[in-house]
This record gives sequence, C-alpha cells and structure tokens, in this order.
Amino acid sequence: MTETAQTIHDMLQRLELFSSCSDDFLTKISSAAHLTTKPKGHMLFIHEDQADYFYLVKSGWVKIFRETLDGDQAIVDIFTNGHILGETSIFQDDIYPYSAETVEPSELVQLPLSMLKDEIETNPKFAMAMLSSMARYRKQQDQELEHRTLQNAPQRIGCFLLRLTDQSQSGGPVRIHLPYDKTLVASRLGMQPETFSRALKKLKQETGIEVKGSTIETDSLDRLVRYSCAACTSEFPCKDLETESG
Amino acid sequence: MTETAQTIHDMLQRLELFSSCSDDFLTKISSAAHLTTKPKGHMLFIHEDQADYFYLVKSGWVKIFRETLDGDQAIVDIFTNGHILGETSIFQDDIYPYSAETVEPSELVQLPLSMLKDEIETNPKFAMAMLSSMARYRKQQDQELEHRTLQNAPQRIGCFLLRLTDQSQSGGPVRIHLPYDKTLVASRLGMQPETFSRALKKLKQETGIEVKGSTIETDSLDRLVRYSCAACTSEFPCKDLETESG
DNA sequence: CGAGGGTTTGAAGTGCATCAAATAGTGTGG
DNA sequence: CCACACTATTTGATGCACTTCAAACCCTCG
Repeated sequence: MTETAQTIHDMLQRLELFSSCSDDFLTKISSAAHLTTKPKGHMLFIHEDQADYFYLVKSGWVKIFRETLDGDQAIVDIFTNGHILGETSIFQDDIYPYSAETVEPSELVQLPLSMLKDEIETNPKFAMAMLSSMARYRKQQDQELEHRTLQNAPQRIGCFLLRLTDQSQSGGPVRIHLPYDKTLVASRLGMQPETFSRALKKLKQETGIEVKGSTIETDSLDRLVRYSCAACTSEFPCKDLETESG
Repeated sequence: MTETAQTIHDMLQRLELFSSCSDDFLTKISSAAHLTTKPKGHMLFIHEDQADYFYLVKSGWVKIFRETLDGDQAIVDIFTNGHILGETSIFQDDIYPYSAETVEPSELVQLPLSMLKDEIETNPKFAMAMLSSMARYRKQQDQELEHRTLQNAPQRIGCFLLRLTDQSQSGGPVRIHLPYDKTLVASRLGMQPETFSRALKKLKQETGIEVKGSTIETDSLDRLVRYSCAACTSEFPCKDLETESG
C-alpha cells in the first residue's frame, strides 16, 4: 500500500460511517482513491452530471448547491473535515443531485462510488450505518426548513453560532470563529449579505456578544441560547444532529 | 391469516419499498398489524415519544409536524395513500422525530418497528430499497428548502398544484382538487392563510387558472409551468420526486 | 335560523431585499 | 513600508412581500 493510500485508509477508519467495514474493504477503496488539493472556487461536480465518484473532505470547505437558469443559487449545505458528499447519487440513478464547489483551498479524497455500492449490498452493517447517517442528515434538513419558517434572521445567526461551539463545556466565556466569509454564511442561512450584517448587529444588541471581524466572543452562551432557541422546536444542546455524510 | 391481515398484506405488496420482501415477511408483519379508522384531529404519536410502531396511510391525510414551546407549528409534510411514516425513528434511538396527526378522517395501518428493523438487518435488498426511499425523500426536502428560498408565494402554490396533477398527460384542460383545506395547504407551503388567499388570486391573474372553492381548472398547464417553474432549479416534469416513505 | 369554522378582504406594520454608496480589509507591486 | 486595486463588509434609503390584526363574508350543519 502506498503512503497516500495508507493516509486515506486511516482517515476512513476514523469515520463512524465506516466503522463496520472490514480492513480489506478500506484497503481496497483507499488504493482506488485519489487525494488532491484544490484551490478556492474549484468545481468538484455539477448537478445532473453522471456520478462515478464521491468525495471526502480532509480539510477546507466545500459548498453544495443548485442553481436556477438565471443563476440564482440555493446553498444546500457546506461541508468540512470528515464529511462525505455526492454519495447519495448511488440512489439517484448515478446522477449528482447538486453541484459542489470548494469555497476555501481544500484537500479532498475522491473515491469510486461503485465500491461503495458494492459494500452496501454485501455488508448489512454498513447498509445500516448508511441508513443511520441518512436519517440523521434528514432530520438536520428538516430542522433547517423549520428554522427558515420559524426563526428570523438574527435568531438563525445565533443558532448557527451555537452549533459552531463546543456545547459540552457549558458556562464560561466562549470565542467563536466564523469558518468562511460572511457572504457565504449569509447564503448558507438563506439571507442577503446586507441582511446578515444588520442581523448580526441586532444579535449583538440583544445578546451582548462581541463581534470583531470574523471572531465572536461572549461571556456566556446563556443569553444567546435564550434569544435564538426561543423559536425552535428543539431544546438547546441540539448538537446530536452532527452528520458525516451529505 | 385473517381477512384484515390479508388486506394489509396486499397493500404492502403493492408498495415499491416492500417489493424485495419475501411473502413470509409480509405475512408475518401483516398479522402483527392493526388497521384502524381515525377521525380528523387524532394524534398518532408525539415528537420525542418512545417509538414502537410505524404507520401506513390507507386513506385520508396525515400531517407530520413539530412545535415550539409557544405552540408555533412547523409542518414537515402531509401524507396520504401508500405513504409510511414514523419509520425513521429506527435510526433515531427509537424516538419519533416529529408529531403526527390526522387532518381528515383516515384509515391507518399500525405496524411494529421491531419487525422492520429485523428485515433491514437480514435482507440486504430491503435495506437498499430503504436507502433509495430515504435518498428520494431527502432530495424532495432539499427541493422544499430551495423553494422557500427562491420562490415567492404564488409560485409555491403553482408548483404545489402542478405536483397534484397527472403530469404524464401534458396538454389539454386540467382539473385539480385541493386535497385538504386551504389553511392547511398554506401552512404546508409555509405561509399564512391570508397570504395563501391573496397569492392564489395573484396566480389566477398571472396564469389564467379558474378557482372555484377548492377546485382549480385551466385549459392548459403551460402558463402555470412557465410562471411557477421560473425560479426553480429543476425542469418541469419534476414528479420523479415521489416518495412512499416519510 | 343561528353557530362556528373556513375563507376573503382591508389596513397597517415588519422584515427582508434591493440598489447605491461609503468604508474597511487584504494582497500586490513599487 | 506605502499606494493602489480589488474584494468584503457596512450603511443608508427605499420598496415589496409577507404578516398581523380586525372585520366581513360564506358555508355547512345542527
């Protein structure tokens, strides 16, 4: 096994999704994989293209989105370390259900869908893991839709910030760093950059957070939680929605 | 096998999701099932309750939703004939991820989740069918989110109407009947009843549809398609998103 | 007929989008 | 290290879409 293949093997092994896979399988798929570095703005694949590969993000950020004929974009999600994308095309006649583009310089692993398909069909435990992962993602998307319906712009930002924190350590001061530029955060939350800017200011007034560039600080998350989670159907530590696959 | 069990068996057999299941399995789960008739407004289960059963709708309509502490509801989806619901709780620690309530008098089949879980674990083909079903539903939800972002109220109504039509027969006059009351359609589309009423009027002006109570008629779908699908990332016959499971 | 829900209409307010312009930040070459 | 170019972000002004509150209307059904 080459050194790169070994690296990929180790990465996959650390993912919960692949925890039920044999070492044999991981070795085989790692050998067929490619690890590449892509600059910001690189298109991984395009909506409705023939799908032969899925991707694992090693570092950086990748947005998945669809667009209308006149160029309007709807951002579906934005992924980083340890997330996989494009794998659902297996169940969609091998057609990518969205486009994917790097939004930061990123390291990506390209993996063949055919082997994934094989593994699902032959390893029931893996199929189950895949189902769990899909169900979790689905719940997350349900919640996204709910947020668009019930929360206003400042609340959506607050909720987004909360999901960036390590929610295990409650109480005490917290520093949050926005992972990509504000324009992108805005579209991720379904609002215009101008709205984002104003909404963040409002959130600052309402909850006493400190905003310096892309760093946000607060003495305690309490006020943020009270303000943001008021219009949500989930209780605060809503972190159990974490997913690996997309 | 009792007569009821036979009826249920036949219903399940007609669902694509169960097409890879043995007759044995269908017989077994049918015998453990209950067919009931519920009036409008009956709660099937509540968000975060312990989940032991999933449901198949035989007739009528069931809404699935979540609500905030102050009673604000977010409708996740509304299901009818041949749709199943509550089955994803298998992958969510046997906790229902939403509440479910009949919105019309409905015939429902209650089925044990334990047997479904068994079947997934022992029948790879069924696991695959389940995955396909989840992927399809997921794509549908993605599109829902997109619609909320890119389409305005009249367009969302137009799109909803189009999905109620038999899109195989293009051209020619069409009659569409709203399946449940307008207030519910409104919340299904994420708008207020008043907005729905006004938006429908606007849609009438823009596309020349005829509205009589809950019946809508038009000489041809062309104008409706042109108007509604303008702000969408999918081409018109977008019916391939049909799902059985929820 | 009268009660009560569903639906429509009107008037007023709010939130977000849009357009335009100013400002802050970042990286470049000199 | 500075000036410039270019992009990201903020701010202001205005408009539109949707919501909210209130009231009328319309059905259906007892």
